[in-house]
Amino acid sequence: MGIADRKEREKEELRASILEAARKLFLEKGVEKTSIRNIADLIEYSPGSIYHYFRDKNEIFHALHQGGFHALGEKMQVLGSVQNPMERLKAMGSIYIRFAMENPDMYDLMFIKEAPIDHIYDQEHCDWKEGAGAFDTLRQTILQCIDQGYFKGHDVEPLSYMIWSTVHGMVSLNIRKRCEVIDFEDKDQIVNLGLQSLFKILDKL
Amino acid sequence: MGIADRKEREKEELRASILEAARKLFLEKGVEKTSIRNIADLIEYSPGSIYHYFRDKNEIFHALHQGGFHALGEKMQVLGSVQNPMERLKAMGSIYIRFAMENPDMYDLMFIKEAPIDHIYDQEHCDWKEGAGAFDTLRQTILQCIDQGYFKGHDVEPLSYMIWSTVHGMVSLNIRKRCEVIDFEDKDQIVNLGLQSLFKILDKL
DNA sequence: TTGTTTTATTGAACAGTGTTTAATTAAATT
DNA sequence: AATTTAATTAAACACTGTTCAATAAAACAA
Repeated sequence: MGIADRKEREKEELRASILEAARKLFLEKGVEKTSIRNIADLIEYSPGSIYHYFRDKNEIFHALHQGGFHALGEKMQVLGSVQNPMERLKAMGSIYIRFAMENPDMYDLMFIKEAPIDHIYDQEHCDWKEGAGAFDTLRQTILQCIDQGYFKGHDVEPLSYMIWSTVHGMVSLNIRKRCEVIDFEDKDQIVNLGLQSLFKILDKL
Repeated sequence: MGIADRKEREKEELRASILEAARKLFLEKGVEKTSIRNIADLIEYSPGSIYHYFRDKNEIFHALHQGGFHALGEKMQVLGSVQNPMERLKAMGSIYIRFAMENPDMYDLMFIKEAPIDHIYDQEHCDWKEGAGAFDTLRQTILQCIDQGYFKGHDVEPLSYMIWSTVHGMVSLNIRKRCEVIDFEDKDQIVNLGLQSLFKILDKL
C-alpha cells in the first residue's frame, strides 16, 4: 500500500511541523502565552485542524516535554566514561544543572509546570516514564556509591530523592525567580556555588 | 473627619472581602481557575468594581501570598525557644516542610508560581521583601551554626541557598507531582524520610 | 435645601483563550 | 464516474482579564 504509506508520512510530517511551530513559539513566549491559534497561524492551517493531530494543548506540550528528556538523556551519555560512581554522581549533578540553566523553559516544562504532568495522569498511561527513567539512572549511581562504602546509614530511595531535590531546588528557585533574596552578584554563579557546597558535603560521606 | 474615616473603613472592608473570596476560591480551585468574575459573583459585585481595589489579578494573589508568609512566620515563632543553632536549623526544616505539605496551594503561590513574583518585579517595589525576610532567618541560623564550629569550609550564602533548595526541592517535586517515580507507598512520608536523610548529613558536618 | 463635585458601581465591549462541530473540500477507492 | 473516506475549515460556544463610558450614590459647598 504505497498510497497509505505516503498518507501516513504526510500526516506524520504535519504533526512534526505542528510540534516544531509549538516549540519555536514556546521557547519565545512560554507555554501559557503560546496559543493554538498562534501555532495554527505559523504553520498556515486553521486552529481546528490541530485537533486532528493532538487531543488537546497539553498533548502538544507533553510531546515537547518528551523531547526535553531526550535532550537531557543525550547530555548524560558522557557519564558512561566516568568509572568512579561518586565522580559520576557529581558529573550528573553538573550536567543536570547546566541543562536546566541553559534551557530554563524546557526544564520548567519537564520538572515544574503542571500542564504536561497533569496530561499524563489524565490519560490511561498513568505513569511518568520519562521521569522514572531519569530517576533510575540516579538511583543506580547512588546504589553503586553505597556498594563502594559511601553514604553509610542511608537508604537508597530517600537519599536519591534528597539529592535530586537539592539540585532541582537550586535550579527551580532560580528559574522561578526566588533567588533575588540571595546576596550575590551573578545569579548563574550562585547555582554553581550551591553545587560546590553540595560536592563538599558529598566528599565527607 | 469622621466621614472620611468611615469611607476608608468601608473601602478596607470591601477590599478584605474581595481577598477573602479570592482566598476561598483559590484554595478550592487554584489560581488559574479562579477568575475575577468568580470572585465578583461570590461577593455580589460586578467584575469591574474589583479593579477599584486591585490593579489587576496578580495584585490580589500577591496579597494572598503575603498572608502565606505571615502564616509561615507565625509557625516559625516556636523556634525562639530552641537555643542550639543546629537544633533550630533542623526544627526550621521540619516546620517549613510541614507548612508546605499542609498548605500545598499556599506554598505553591509563595515559592513556585510565576504570578505573584512577576507582579513584584513589574512594580516599583522591585524586591521580594517577604522572601528576603524568611531567607534571612535561615541565614542567621546557619551563621550561628558556623560560629559554633559547624560547616567548616563552607560559606554562609551558598550553604544557606543549598539547604533551602533541598527542602524546597523535596516539597516542590511533591506538590508538582514529580514524586511518583520514587518507589514509596506514602507520598507524604517520602518527604519526611528525605528530611531525615538531610538531618543525618547535617549531624556529620 | 439646593447645586456641584467627588466617588463607587455597573454593563457592555474588546481582544483574547481552548475546544467542538457541522459543513466543505480534497483525495482515494470502488 | 460515483461513492466513500479523510482532511480542513469557518463559525460558534463559553470562557478569560481588562478597560471604559455611563450611571448611581454619596459627600461637600453655597
